[in-house]
Amino acid sequence: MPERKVIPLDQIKVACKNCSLATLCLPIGLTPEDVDRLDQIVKRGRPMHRGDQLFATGDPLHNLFVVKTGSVKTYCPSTDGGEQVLGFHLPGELIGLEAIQDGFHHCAAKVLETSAICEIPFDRLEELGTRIPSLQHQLLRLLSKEIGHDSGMLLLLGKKSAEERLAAFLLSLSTRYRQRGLSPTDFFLSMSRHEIGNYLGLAVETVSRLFTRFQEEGLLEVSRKHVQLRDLDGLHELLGEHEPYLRQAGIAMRS
Amino acid sequence: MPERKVIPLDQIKVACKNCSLATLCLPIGLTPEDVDRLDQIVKRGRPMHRGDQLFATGDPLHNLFVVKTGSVKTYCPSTDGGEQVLGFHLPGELIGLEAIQDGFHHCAAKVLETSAICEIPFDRLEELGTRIPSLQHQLLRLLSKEIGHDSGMLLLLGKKSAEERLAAFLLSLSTRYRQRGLSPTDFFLSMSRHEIGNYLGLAVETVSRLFTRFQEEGLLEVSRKHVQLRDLDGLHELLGEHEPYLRQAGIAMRS
DNA sequence: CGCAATATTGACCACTCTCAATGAGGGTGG
DNA sequence: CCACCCTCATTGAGAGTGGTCAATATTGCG
Repeated sequence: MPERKVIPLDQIKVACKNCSLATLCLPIGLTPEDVDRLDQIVKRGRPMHRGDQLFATGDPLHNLFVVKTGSVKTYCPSTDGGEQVLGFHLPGELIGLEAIQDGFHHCAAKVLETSAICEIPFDRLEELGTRIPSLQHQLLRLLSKEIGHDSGMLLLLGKKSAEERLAAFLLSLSTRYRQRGLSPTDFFLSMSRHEIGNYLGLAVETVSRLFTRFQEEGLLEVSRKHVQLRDLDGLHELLGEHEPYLRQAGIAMRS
Repeated sequence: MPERKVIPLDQIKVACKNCSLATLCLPIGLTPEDVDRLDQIVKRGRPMHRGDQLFATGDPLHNLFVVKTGSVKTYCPSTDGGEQVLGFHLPGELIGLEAIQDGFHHCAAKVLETSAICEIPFDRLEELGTRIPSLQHQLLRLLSKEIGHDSGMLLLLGKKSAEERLAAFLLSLSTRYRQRGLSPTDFFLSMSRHEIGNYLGLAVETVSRLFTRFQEEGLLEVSRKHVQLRDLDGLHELLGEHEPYLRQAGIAMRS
């Protein structure tokens, strides 16, 4: 691999003018020209509102999406009006990777609150990747990370109790908010109880009861969508012996 | 992208001397030289036996693995001796993609029966990818497919009853065997009931009871590890309204 | 202000887990 | 070759987690 003049890691954040680029560049070294080329293909999205759809099941893959602000859920709708929530996506996270396999989206994506979304034309990104090996590598890494995360979720749904699932979910949000410089203990849930339960394989009522119980136990305080985590260690303890695995899967990272 | 002389799809199977190459080449067009270069980096593995480990949690990523014959399970061990089975891998399937994210394996892989396994040094594969765009694309597709499959499993574990899970599991095996030219209705389970239950988030006893019930209902005949599916349509009906989604996720494809 | 959607809480019940015992194979060594 | 053991599979009985159904807040929005 040829030696290239690279931007030091701590300057990339500055060089990248938006979080789409940060997501793609952060762990790699890119030349200023490369960053510029990448910057050129990213489309800054207009603001979107609760319920707006990024893509539907079966749509051809045109863009990958990066959440700039706000939040997005991906889900797979079923014929009877039900759905399976596949994930919640916070600022900096990349959406649409599941569509690369055959060029069509296999799930749908909806904005949960007023959000800013960036679009990255996948064909141009891939073409750029052929010319920038480290970008290509980073793309593979992002896909691989998604696989690792999914494995953690499989563990959660396959082996964990309702209590453990909700604790893991809250800790996951906490970690991701912290990574983005937001409060890891005080945030608003942009998704409904129903969506949380759907995501975690639980009934709405169970989620609601658990919130109440967690509050009674002093683990957190919750009022509708506003959550304040009071005892992160206590929540971690609920995860049990699989906690290290969930941690590395990005589902419950400790500070 | 420069125009290249490519091998027609129906000849690739011939050009590819083993199934590792088939997995990587099948959907793409490669020049004879490219196939040859790819062929050169693949290491044909010696036969392995039940219990042999391909890699353990935390091992650095050196090779991706392709099952040539036999079967492999990937799982994440927990500190207390338990484990979560993440997947079963049949001939032609690629293993180790979860390690690309940071160069370390996040799960372990064990051979379930006497198997032949090919190894592909990942760094050389990736380097080859920088020179063969269509190979790079195929790599991305394989990762993406894995993500799609995991989504299907999340749906299965999050929303489905024990009955639906086992039906989906059996149909998944059926489909994959058929794709490899083996009988889709008559095969041997290389994994134990315990491993099946672990994978599906069920207790061993539940799996056993379901096998018995399916047999009583005429859906299949089972004797220890030998399974004969008698009513594929009946099994499909058990999946319910999410069946189309599971199908595209490669979890239960209809013939 | 009032309707609709969302959340909470309670009572009941069912699916599946756990515990326990039995049975069937498969391998090893006498 | 058989006896033994150990693992795996099957089957039954009881218990518990979490789902379902239903009623009642609470909130948001037109």
